[in-house]
Parts: sequence; structure tokens; C-alpha cells
Amino acid sequence: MTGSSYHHGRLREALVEEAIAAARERGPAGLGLRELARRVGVSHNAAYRHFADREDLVAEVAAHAMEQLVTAMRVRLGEVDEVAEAEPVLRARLRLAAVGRAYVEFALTEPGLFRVAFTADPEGAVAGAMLTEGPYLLLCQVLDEMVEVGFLAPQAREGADVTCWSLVHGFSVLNLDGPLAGAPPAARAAALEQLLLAVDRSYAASTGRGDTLPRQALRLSP
Amino acid sequence: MTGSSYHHGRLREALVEEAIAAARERGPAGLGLRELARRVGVSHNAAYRHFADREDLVAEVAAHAMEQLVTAMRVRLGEVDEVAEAEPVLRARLRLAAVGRAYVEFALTEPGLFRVAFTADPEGAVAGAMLTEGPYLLLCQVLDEMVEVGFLAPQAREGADVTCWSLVHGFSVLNLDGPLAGAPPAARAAALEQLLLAVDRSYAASTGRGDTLPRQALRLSP
DNA sequence: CTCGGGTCTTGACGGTGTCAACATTGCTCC
DNA sequence: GGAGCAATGTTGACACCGTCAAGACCCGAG
Repeated sequence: MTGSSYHHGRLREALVEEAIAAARERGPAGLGLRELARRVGVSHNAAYRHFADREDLVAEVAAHAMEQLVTAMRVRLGEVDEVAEAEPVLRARLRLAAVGRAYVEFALTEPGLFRVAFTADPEGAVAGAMLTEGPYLLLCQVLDEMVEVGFLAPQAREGADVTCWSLVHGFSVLNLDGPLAGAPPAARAAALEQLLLAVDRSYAASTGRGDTLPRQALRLSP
Repeated sequence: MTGSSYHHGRLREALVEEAIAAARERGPAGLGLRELARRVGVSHNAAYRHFADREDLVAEVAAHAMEQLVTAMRVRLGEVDEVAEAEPVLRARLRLAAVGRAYVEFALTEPGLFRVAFTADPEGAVAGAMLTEGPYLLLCQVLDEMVEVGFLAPQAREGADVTCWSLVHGFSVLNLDGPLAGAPPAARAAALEQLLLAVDRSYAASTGRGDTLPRQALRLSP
């Protein structure tokens, strides 16, 4: 099979694989139709049989990046469950911190994929999926859980999702492409810890609680 | 004067003006050397007598955008001072909310300029200026003020700057180019309000305070 | 009056995304 | 099993872009 080299036979998959690799290395700038075609060993324009245009390709990669992100978040959530089984409110608090930490962890570990995920057109299906089945949904579930266990006040629940999202997203962006790009990793880690403590404190206060989250509880991810 | 049309005489200024206008309309994508040259009525490549390369031009526009941003923040700060003169802690709280609100207000009002401001290379002078004399400095001053008046605990002060910055920056980015781009203005405003209340609550809790910021106090900017 | 240096222009090169026309292949249907 | 059609890949062209290299032009200093 595939003795003839005219028809690639697996071009779409090959292009997507190569695109993902390129995105991990060089971000959105690595996703050039011609360059990808070159790397796959096919002549320019061949990609147009499988993708409407460049945007279509980056949407594909963005979707993959989003999947990676949500599985990363799920992993961190699972780790929390192993630790705090029988204490509902502590569990909920740790779960919120975990999703937040996983978010920026992914952004800093896979900067290329992260950038591509938010390069895709906001009107497109990727952005929609991000809201209905992506990281946003996960965050909302955790926040609802915090309300159920009585840690987060219902009035404070409204808007808490975009607040938390804005927080971790802004942190990621500022540290990736923003003025904080050159910050030493230690400073970054410290800032992230303070950030997570700040939201926990805010939501604790929403139900009149004064206790602060034990700092080592946040350390369960390397 | 200027009878000869060979030498433009004011090319640099004209280019920057046109670049700013283009940035306001189309963001970073509007900053093409050839297109700008065309709009100014000069042939391509003329810009190279005044700018090393494209990055140099966008840095110029980014610097201008940053100035606009900080003056916008200063204006909102001034408005607070008129209202709450004799109550130091209320004043400090409102000032923090004001800088935050001004930040996202600018982002949503001048999306093109905002995008360009954070397009510039993070190693460059613009990013440096953003930290040493830009919005970050303003934010730090307000946070220090909160510590002085005893509203923000010194331990919580550490990292509070990047937390606040991340918050408003993330909110801006998500609403500009992210999945929240299509959100109705009313929802945006509500989310922003909750966001500002959340940080106030967090910092109030840092010193054991339970009172919440009166909501109308936040309404002083349209 | 010359001539030098700063300014602008013209032309070229390699890169990109995209459209149109053409070549090749494999699958289906008779 | 062969014919033909639709899917796939190729070649070529066009319009952009940033950038480098040479030339044309003009003003001011000597």
C-alpha cells in the first residue's frame, strides 16, 4: 500500500500532527500553511483539500490544545480528591486552587499551545466549546461545589467564574507575552501562590469565614 | 515652504500619527509599513529612514497607548479624590477599584491601542516602562496606600500587585479577543463589578474586616 | 558654487495566504 | 474487468508583506 507517492493518503492527520508540533515549538507563528506543507513533504496548497483556510487549521490545533488543557485540569482535580476525601469544604477549596494552578501550569509549560488556543477567532466553534465543555465548565462545577458545601455565598457565586478565569488567564498572559515575561520562576511561583490565597480569602469572607488556607495544602503540585 | 514634495519634512510625526489612527481602527494588524507609507502618501521603505524595523514602529505606538492608559487611570483616580476626601480607608478602597475599572475601561474603549500596547516585545523598553513608570507603578502606589491606612495586611501586600493586574488584564483580554468577546455589555459590567467587589472583599479579610464596599460607590464612573 | 549627508524612491528577494487550472489516483458502477 | 468520476495533490499565478541595496534628490555648510 501507498506505493504511489502522489496521494499521501493520510495528509490531514499528518498536517495536524505537524501543526501541533510546530505550535508547541513556535506558537501561532509556526502555523504557516506553506511551511507545514513543506515539513510534511507535500507541495504548498495541498492543505486546501482538507482545510478551508489557515484559520481552519489553527482552529483544529486550538481544539487540541483545549483538550490538553482540560485533561491537565482534570488530573490536578483528581490529585486533590486523593488527599482530602472526607472534608467537603477543604476539598472544594483545594479543588478551586487546583484548577487555577493547572491552568497557569499548562500555560507556562506549553506556551505555544496555550497561545494558539486563544488565537482562534472568538466567534468560532473553539471559543464556544471552551465555554460549554472546556475549562470554563470545569471551573463552574468547582464553584458550584463551593456553594453547595457552604463556603461560597450564593450572591458571590455570580460573576465568580469570570473573576477566577480572568485571574488565572491574566496571570498566564502577563507571564507569557506581557511585561512579566522575564520574571524568575521563583517569583512567579510565589506570586501564583499569593494569587490563589487571595481568591480563597475572598470567598471565605463571602460567608464570614476568617481562616486561611494552609499553605502546604497548595503545594501538592510540583 | 514645503514646495518640494520630495522631502516630506515631517515624515516621522506623520507616520506615527497615521500609525496611531490605524492602530485604533485595526489593532496591530493595521501597523504595516507599506500600508502606512501608502496612507501618508510616501513610497514604501521611506519609513526605514526613521524606524529600524516594524517592531520599532509598533513600540512607538505601544508607548503612546501606554501613556493614554495611565492618564485614563489618573483621571479616574482624581474623580475618587473629589468624592471621598476625609475617609482614608474608603478612599483607598475606591482608588483601587478606580484603577482597575479604568484599566478595563480603556481596554474595551480603545481595543486597538490596548492590543498594540501588549504586542510589543516583552524584552523591549516599552515593557520596562510599563513596570517602572506605567500602570503597574500606579497600581503599586494605590496598594501601598491601602497598607498605610491599615486596610490591606502587609503579608497580603506581597503579590497583590500582580494579582490585581492579572485580574483586570485577564478580564480585558478575555472580553476583547477571548471567548467572552461576544458577551453583552450589561453582563460585562456586572461581571466587572463582582470582580472589583471580590478583590475588595479579599483585602478587607486580610485585616479581619467584614464590611463590604457599598455598591453605588463603584458607580461613580459611567 | 560645490559637495556631502540626510532624505526619499525604485527595484529586487524571499516569504506569506489564496485562487484557478491541471495532473494523478482510487473507487464505484455498469 | 474496464470506464468514468470524484477526491486528492501539483503547478502557477497574484497580491500582499518586511527588508536590503542602489540610485535620485534636496538642503545647507564650507
